[in-house]
Amino acid sequence: MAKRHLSLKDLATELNISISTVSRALRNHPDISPEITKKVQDLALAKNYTPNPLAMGLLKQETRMIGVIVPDLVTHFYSSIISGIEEFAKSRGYFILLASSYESIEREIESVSNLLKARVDGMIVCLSKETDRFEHFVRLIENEIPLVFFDRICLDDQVPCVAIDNKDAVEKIIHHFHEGGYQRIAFISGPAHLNISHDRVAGYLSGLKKYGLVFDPVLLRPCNMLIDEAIQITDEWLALPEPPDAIFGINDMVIFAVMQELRTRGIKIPEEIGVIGFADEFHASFSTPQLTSTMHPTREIGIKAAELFFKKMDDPSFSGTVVLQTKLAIRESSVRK
Amino acid sequence: MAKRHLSLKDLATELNISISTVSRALRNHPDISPEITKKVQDLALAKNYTPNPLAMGLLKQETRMIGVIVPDLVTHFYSSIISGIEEFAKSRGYFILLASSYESIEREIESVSNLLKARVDGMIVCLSKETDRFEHFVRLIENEIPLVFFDRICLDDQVPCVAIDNKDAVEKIIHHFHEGGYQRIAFISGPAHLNISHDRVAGYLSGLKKYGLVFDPVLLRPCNMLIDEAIQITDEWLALPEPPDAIFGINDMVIFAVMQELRTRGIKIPEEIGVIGFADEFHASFSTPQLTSTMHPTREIGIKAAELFFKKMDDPSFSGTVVLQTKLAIRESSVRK
DNA sequence: TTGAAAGCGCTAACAG
DNA sequence: CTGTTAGCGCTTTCAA
Repeated sequence: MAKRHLSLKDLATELNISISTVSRALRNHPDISPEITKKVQDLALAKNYTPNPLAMGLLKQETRMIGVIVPDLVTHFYSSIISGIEEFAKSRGYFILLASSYESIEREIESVSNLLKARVDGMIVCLSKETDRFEHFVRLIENEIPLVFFDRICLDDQVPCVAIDNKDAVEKIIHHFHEGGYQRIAFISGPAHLNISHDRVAGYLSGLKKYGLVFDPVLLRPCNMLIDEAIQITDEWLALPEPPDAIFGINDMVIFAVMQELRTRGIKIPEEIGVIGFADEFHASFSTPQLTSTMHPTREIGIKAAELFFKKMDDPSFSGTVVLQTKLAIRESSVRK
Repeated sequence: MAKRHLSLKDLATELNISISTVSRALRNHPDISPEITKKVQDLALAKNYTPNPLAMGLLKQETRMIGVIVPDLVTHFYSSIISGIEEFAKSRGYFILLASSYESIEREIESVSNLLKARVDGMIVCLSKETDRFEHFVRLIENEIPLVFFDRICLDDQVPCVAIDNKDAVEKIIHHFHEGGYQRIAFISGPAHLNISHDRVAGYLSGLKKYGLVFDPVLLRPCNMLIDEAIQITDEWLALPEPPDAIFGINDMVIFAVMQELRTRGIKIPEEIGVIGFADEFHASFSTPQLTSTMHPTREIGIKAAELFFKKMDDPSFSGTVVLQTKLAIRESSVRK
């Protein structure tokens, strides 16, 4: 903080009045005479006074900081959501304290603890891919610390959540593949304990059924969202007597790995195998072929999460999941000419 | 902050000793008897006591928070650097307060002001593309608030900076193009007032000279880093009697736009026109053709910036620019078969 | 209409 | 070795 910032005391001394008068004048307290009020406010403005949030925080028992935990900072999906959260939070005079779990439950637990030490007023969290137990969050709930989950969610009976309509998103994918004449649609899913995995698997099953396609268990594979795994799975599928003619994956990482592998093997997309991802605009448009993908309303997710956070602050009993719709952006990778 | 966190007073009351004894015991003050020290520490551990940073901050006049301002949150380049800063800061018990300038000088100024209001201990900043005056930073310097710039830098005689070797990076590009037999190398640069622009232009000129290539002013164009502009410039170049046979750009945005435009027109990369970007691993490897590009040591930039920040905290007179080297990752887009 | 005093949680100088 | 007190910057009774 360096050179001491201006304090109420400084203003009071300069004007030869008491600190409490200055305090009141600054907040337009009706008790204070108009002249003094003006004098104080003018000086404060001229000297560029801003209240010390530490002092306020100590007094009010709040920091006006929201802890945000994401699996990583570098994926566009998360940074875009963060951007949305930040925007909304700023409009309410709150700051964001950012932490990354690096997809590890240990570091997620550590982050919760760190943010607690920093005395954030609450947290907005997307679970790490490893997170399959929730005591660290239950503790927050017990202590009535406002909490909101987005995308990868849990405990949604007590915690406000923002999720996309995962089932519907996958049904849209199946529908689109089906319309294009693809028959054997393969799905690289995520860790089984994540809601995004099982909701999408549900959509996969219901989608196949809906469009009269056969479910072949071989074509549904969970994975830990690693590039090597995705390549491995692709290889195994291609070695099948009846390989898939369409593949979609749980995120862009996975699906770009699939595309690269197909390309290495000289397999034509979308002629031989159609491909669809859960990716973002930027990545999807610059790949070749351009990738058909489920577009997340990322900024909206962030804004909504922040909105729910403030609702939860106002009403501790508030919970419930807001479901946002996705859009399937159809590009080259799934459309045979 | 919800349900009041545990305070020293709570511990003191429970143990029937004074607050200051508890305070001292917790910090292993030699004056305190081993028994009491142990008793206090055990209780603190059991009850999960953590000191209130607001109280500490008020007392010590520090928040242990570093304000970080970047042009945007969603570009991999910045989020990766942020990740590096965060890691180093965390290891020293500091938090990051993130702000985005959205490439606007107005919002940059606003962010500086907001972070100041939040009483950050200092700032680490990458200038917005519009920033061509620096009073808002000069004010920080005058108030002895530690400041570090990275990538897009200024005031480097007073402020520690981290930059890449821009001139060398471009010379490497020219060298590589030259080796591949490319003759008319075009460069889409950035706003003239940014160091990254003029340093790279310097490298462009010296590189051409070094490898005996002719400098044609038509082939050097500044731009405001917008997609449409890049496309426009590409179009104009292609309409030239002697169009370029190689193009490189100031960032990935720009160069992907160029690639898309060339592709739309059916121009073959790298056969007809070679292309090189300043991009990141992820984007560059998944484009088709895979993009040759200058790799920034992003994480290292972040870590180094944080390191310099703490140096500056210790020594207010410290300044000087750390220059990091880049690597040209040669991929398909610049290598004729 | 204004000022004095207490207290948010903590440390440090000063007493005992 | 331990306790009391003052003070970081602020708001809020309570007095005047």
